[in-house]
Amino acid sequence: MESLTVGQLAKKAEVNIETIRYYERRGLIPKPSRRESGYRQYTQDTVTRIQFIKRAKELGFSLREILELLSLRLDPGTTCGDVKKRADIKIAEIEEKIRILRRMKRTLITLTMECKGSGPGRECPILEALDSEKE
Amino acid sequence: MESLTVGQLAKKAEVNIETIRYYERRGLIPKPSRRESGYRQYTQDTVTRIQFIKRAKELGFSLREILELLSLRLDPGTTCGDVKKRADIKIAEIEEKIRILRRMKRTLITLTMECKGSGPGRECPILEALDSEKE
DNA sequence: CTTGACTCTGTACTTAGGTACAAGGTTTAT
DNA sequence: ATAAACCTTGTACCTAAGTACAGAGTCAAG
Repeated sequence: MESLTVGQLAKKAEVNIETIRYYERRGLIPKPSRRESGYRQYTQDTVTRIQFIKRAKELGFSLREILELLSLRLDPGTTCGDVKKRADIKIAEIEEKIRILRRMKRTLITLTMECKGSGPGRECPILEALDSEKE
Repeated sequence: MESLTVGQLAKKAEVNIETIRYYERRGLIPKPSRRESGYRQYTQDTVTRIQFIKRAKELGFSLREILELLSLRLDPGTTCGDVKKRADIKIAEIEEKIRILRRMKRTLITLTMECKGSGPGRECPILEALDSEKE
């Protein structure tokens, strides 16, 4: 398998070149070997690694958390249960976010139902509620 | 009613002093009158205004959007319906966020169910899924 | 009348996750 | 052999919503 330049890697993994160098600085991808000229040389592994990062991001993990997942994997003392624990925490966090959003939505719906949609803006029950609603 | 210094306003409205000056820069609160010394002089109105901002923030509006709401209110051509429209857009945005979070949660739950919680981290189905899961 | 608490402006820093140069060196295709 | 396209480093910039000074001026209590 041929090695990849940073540009080829970027294209394959569908990320920006600068993002790759940023991930390298953050320690999310290993420092690659270099050619004589200093050009970075990547293997296919790094494509996989970047895909890992992208998927974990989609699941709501921050780069910091992804770094933790990656180091969990390297640590031979890590069990599958350690990973599961992170996932469970993340699920709970997601649930909390959903709860907050639902509360926001309920309030907004209540407000819009009170609003007849006509009449001057100054008397809009939505704006009035924002002014004076307690608790 | 006595006028308030910026510090007293901060205490009453329960925000940081710097936040007040920041809101002033952003045009979210009107520029207050000043004493001879240059000290800002606020009225009770500004407490109300800051509470408006805080509540709107809780409902998921950004400061930029709050600024729009506030200027809607000032514009005599604005109808209640204009405000309702913003609220409806925000409701739709919240619903979209909830959908994304639910999708994330479902995927995570599926993964954790496959994970027996024992065994080495390297063979964890969660990590494997992040490596190789397609689409 | 001094001391401590407050306020002023302006600027820089923060977090997160990047993106965008500039100035120079390398590779590749013609 | 030369031009286009690529790569290097380092630094600065971006959004959002603030927070944290520094250095100077002001106010209130004792």
